[in-house]
Amino acid sequence: MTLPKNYVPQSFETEIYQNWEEKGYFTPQIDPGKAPYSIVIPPPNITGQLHMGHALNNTIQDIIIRHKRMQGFSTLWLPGTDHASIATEVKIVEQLHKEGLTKESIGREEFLKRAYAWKETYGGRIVRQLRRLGSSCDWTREAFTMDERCSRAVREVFVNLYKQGKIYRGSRIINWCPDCRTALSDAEVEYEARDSFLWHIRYPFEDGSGYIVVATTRPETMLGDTAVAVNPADEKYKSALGKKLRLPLTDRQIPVIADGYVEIGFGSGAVKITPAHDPNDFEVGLRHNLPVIRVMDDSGIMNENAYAYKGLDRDTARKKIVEDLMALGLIEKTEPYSHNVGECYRCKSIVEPIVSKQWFVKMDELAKPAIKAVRTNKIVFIPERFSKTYFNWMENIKDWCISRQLWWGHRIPAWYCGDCGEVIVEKTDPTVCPKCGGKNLRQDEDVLDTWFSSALWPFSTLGYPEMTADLKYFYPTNVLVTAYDIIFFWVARMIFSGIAHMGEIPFPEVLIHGLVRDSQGRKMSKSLGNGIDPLELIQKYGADALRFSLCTGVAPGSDIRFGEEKLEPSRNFLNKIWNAAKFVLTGSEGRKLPVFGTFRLDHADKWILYKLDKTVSEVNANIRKYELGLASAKLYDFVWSDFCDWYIELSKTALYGTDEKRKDETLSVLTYVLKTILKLMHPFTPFITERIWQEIGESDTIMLEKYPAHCKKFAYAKDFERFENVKEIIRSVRNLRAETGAAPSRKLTLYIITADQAYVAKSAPYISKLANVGDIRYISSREELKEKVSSVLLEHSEIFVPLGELIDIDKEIERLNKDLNKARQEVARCTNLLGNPGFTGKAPKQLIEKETANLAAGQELCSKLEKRIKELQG
RNA sequence: GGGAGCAUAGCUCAGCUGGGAGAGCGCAUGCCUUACAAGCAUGAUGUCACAGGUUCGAGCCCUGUUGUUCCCACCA
Repeated sequence: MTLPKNYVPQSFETEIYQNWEEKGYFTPQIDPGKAPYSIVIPPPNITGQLHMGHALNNTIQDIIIRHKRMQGFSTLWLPGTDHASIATEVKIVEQLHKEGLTKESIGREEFLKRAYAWKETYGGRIVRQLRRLGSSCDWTREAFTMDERCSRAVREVFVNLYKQGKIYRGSRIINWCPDCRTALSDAEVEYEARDSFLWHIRYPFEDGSGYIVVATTRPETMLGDTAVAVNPADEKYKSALGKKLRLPLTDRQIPVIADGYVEIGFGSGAVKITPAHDPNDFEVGLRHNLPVIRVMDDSGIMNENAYAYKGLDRDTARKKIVEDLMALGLIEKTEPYSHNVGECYRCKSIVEPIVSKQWFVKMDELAKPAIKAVRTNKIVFIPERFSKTYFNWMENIKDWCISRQLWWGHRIPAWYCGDCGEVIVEKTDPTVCPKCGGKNLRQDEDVLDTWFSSALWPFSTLGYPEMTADLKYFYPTNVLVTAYDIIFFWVARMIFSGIAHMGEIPFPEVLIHGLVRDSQGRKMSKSLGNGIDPLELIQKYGADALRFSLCTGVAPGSDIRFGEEKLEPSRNFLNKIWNAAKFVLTGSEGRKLPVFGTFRLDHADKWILYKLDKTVSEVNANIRKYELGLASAKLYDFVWSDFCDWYIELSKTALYGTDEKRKDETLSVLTYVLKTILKLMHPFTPFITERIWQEIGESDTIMLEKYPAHCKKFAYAKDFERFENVKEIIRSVRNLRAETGAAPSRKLTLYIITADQAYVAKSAPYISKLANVGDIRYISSREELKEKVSSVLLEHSEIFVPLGELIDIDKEIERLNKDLNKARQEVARCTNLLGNPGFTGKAPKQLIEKETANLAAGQELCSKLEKRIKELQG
């Protein structure tokens, strides 16, 4: 029954986790008599490796879950992974590419086989890494967005929405990634500023009467122009309206049309309209019934509508077109221009807006109740300001493009009848066309946006559409924990999905945390190479140290800068706990300790117990408000400063003494405080607390112990204050020693004047031990001392130390003068404050009393100090 | 163009409903004191970005300014 000499987390963390999992501690019982508490994990991509963002996200969730579990809730933290349609497909395609193969060459079936194999190989990686971090997930309920459970939910939701007319198929302008060769939703496009040019091109009138200048950043799209638009009120172009233009480089003629979308006075006042390749132009085209001409294929290669440029890729086409226009004298000017270009969030290639037939979710009706839920505080964001981000998006939401031209994902459950053209969307796969009876059915080739399935995560994982026991008991979940970068992708969509399909919000709280940045504040990224691997840190410092570092100094919603140097203080702290535990255990070895609470407590005991109780109540409050940074800071302070630096040192007076009964009692208090600390710390640092618990605890695991709650038992506020004065005496003797250069080993004699003499006298052993004082004498006035002394005046007492040859009068005066200055400042401050009628008239009574007392104490201190200084000078 | 965050010790950041400026790291000095040198003790360090305002009282509330980071929109 003892701990190894050194804290080596690597030697026990893995084993402890395995034991927890094997014993089933993470798996909750569905107990109607107990309150449920549930969180669904933001499912990491199967392509992913644990990065610092995951580490932060899951540390926070684990702290919350462990805290709730210890509070007695039936607690479910449901884990799982996301199939990550695009990301995974990109990886598989890369893999094929290396073998000289393509998707098409091996076919859909073979491709999916490979994808599943890939999932088997790599999908488990991140899940193992989550375990290594200590995440207390219920792995028996682990889900995968493409497993049977989730797929059933996807099918159910798709069909229901389709039947309600909320899913439709149509040709719209969508964002197209020519490299991934798929449509993307608006949320999947990232904009980045790029330097380019604005080309001003002359479009000649067909009748030879001059030209109109249009400006564009994408000259290659001009081949698909089907009009030039001007503002109807623009005098400059009044006469041009209705006339035809010759579209350069083509044999086509296009009309000049009037549309309010064009702003008078901006640029040339005329805009080329390319309905097939620009969202705004598409709208204009619809209003004016313009033809839609696509000039680019799915890979970004100019197509048969591109005249001489057919077969060129879009960049080459652009260059060539500009050259040719230049040669024709049709370029009026070329100006440098910086503008935002849309990029694919996965592969970073430039996204091309093109017209394409896709599936969409109609958003207006779905968004309304989702907005209301947050407006009426049924769902709250923490911190609150993120609800603004949410509203901003939800209130301007456009229909959601959900089809992807990929193979890895949920295949769209729509069939087309080859005979009559009927579209069939049902919950079971059709074999014949319900309209014409034909058997010539073909399923849609496309799959759904990954986020379509993640949107259902809070209920698909619990068994929806069946009303399973899990779903009944654990839905809605209690809190969603995520970084702010996926509020649009995920949080918003879960909210409207939960309301639409479950009839109930998926969670009442959304706890938003920031991103983990590097020590210079940059985003961690592969290309910068500034990422820190959490697993390396765990390897080096232990999972507990990583977890503790992640939550110290984090406030909800704000980014944290993180560097390896943050691990050391945490590791040192845990080492501190380790050693404190060793101290308590070694002391208790072979003893039978009295049950805590059955004996009279000493001054120091009451002091630490009061402080402990205060810490317990504050830590609970902080966790409840998700202020994990504050909670961990308080624990750090209490454990290190109060428990280790003071109480353990104080306890040595008894432990190294001869009173065996008192020794046992002290050890009983030590043990009690240590156990409480372990429980308090457990959600933050589960491994070390469990390891020590195995030596000191009476149960199998600390995980299921009751989390300490504030109690009225330790109402020792008065005792606490009195003992603080004793600490003050100890501190001032140490200070005196340091300042006068008295050797640490030299035992001093101490004279004390104090109003609380009985109490201080009973505390004398503590003073002797901690300040290395030999003899303590109590006097009532300075005059009783004949020798030369150094003195320190405290608020409630005055101490004197005869230092013999060490006393340097000048230094002594200087020191006292310093104190006097401070005291005078304090007196001045109080006098000022209390002399202000505004203050005395309006400030709370308590504060006035406090300041009055301060003033009196300050004045007394001043006069005493003045007297001392005079003595020394005289 | 719209919105949000941040600005406090040399560095990284706390600072709850306004009431005597804090921590960690670093620094200085002295200590291997039988839990811990991954440690102990003692100490130094701040125009709380700037300018106004509200208040008896502002790091905290309000207005403006500057710097900085981010999100959304994307008018050619």
